[in-house]
Amino acid sequence: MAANSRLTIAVHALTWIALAQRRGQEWLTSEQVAASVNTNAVIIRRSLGDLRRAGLVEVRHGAGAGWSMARAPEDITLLQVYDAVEREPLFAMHRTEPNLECPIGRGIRPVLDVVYDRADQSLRRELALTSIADVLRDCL
Amino acid sequence: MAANSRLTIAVHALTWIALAQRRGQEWLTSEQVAASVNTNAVIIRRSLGDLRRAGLVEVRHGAGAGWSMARAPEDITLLQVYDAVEREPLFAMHRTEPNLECPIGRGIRPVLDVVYDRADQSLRRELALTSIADVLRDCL
DNA sequence: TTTAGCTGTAACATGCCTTGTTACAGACAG
DNA sequence: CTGTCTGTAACAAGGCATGTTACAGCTAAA
Repeated sequence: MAANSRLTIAVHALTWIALAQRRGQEWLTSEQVAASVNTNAVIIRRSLGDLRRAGLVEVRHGAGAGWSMARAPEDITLLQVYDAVEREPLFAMHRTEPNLECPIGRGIRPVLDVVYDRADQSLRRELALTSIADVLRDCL
Repeated sequence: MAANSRLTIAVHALTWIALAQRRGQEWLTSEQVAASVNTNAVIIRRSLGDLRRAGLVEVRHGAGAGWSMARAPEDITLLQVYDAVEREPLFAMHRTEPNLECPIGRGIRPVLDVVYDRADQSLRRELALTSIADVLRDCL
C-alpha cells in the first residue's frame, strides 16, 4: 500500500493547535499550522476540514478567522483522527472478481473479510489508547 | 493509504495450492493459479516469487515445472505472508521534514514512531492467529 | 542431447492516489 | 464596507499497483 501521511499531518496539526491554545492563542490560521508542519496551507485546510466534519475542531470565518479545538486534547484519540481522515480500508480485495468455479475463488472473500475486520479492530483498539494530550505531553 | 491487494492475492494463491495438493496435484503452474485468482500469470509469479524468498513455497523449473508448498498449511500464518509481500509501513511520516523550530515539529516524529509501532504490532499479532489451513477450511 | 514447457524478470502502459500549487468566490469581525 | 481567511475547484507532478508482452534461462522428459 502506498502509505499516506494523512494521520501524521492531522495529529501534528491538532497537537500544535492544542499547544498554542495552552499558551493562550485561541485561534490559529491554516498558514500558521502549515508553518509548523512545513507544507502548503491548502493541505492543512483539507486536513482540518476532515477534522471539523468529525467534530474535532471548530472553524471561524471572516477577519481574525482560524481554527480551534472543539474538545479537550484529552478527549480526542488517534482513533477518532484516523476515522476522520482515512478513507481506504487496510487491505483491498481482488481488483477483479475471482473465478467462481474454483472453490477458493468462491469462498475466499468472506473468509478474508472476517480476518481483515479483526485486524482492523485490533489496530483501532490500539489507536484508541493514545490521545492528543498524550502526544503533546511526549513532544515536550 | 492506497490499499493494495497483495495480501489477498498471495493468500488466495497459497490456499489454492494447498487445496490442489490435498487433492493430489503436487505442482501448479502460475497459469493454473492465475485462473483461480482471475489475473495475469505474471502477477502470480511475482507474488509467489515473494513467497519463495520468504521460504513459504518452492518452485521447480523445466518441463513439468510449477509451484508447491514449502511447509504444511498449518505452519503458514497470514503474518508470514504479510511480511513476505508487503513493503510499505502502515502510516507514513511527513513527506518533508517538519519545522524544527516548532516544539511539535521537533518532537512529533519519535512520538508517532512509538504509536505507529504499537499499532503495527497489534495488527501483526492478529494476523499471526490465522493460518492458511484455517483459510482453506473456512473456504469449503 | 535435444526439446518443449514453464519460470524470472525487464520494459512499458494505464490508471489511480497523494501531495503540492494557484486561483477565486464566500464568509464575517471590526 | 473592507480586509482577512476559509472552502474548494482545477490542475500538475510523481509514485505505486496492476496488467501485458516479450524473451532469456532452466530442466524434466523424450
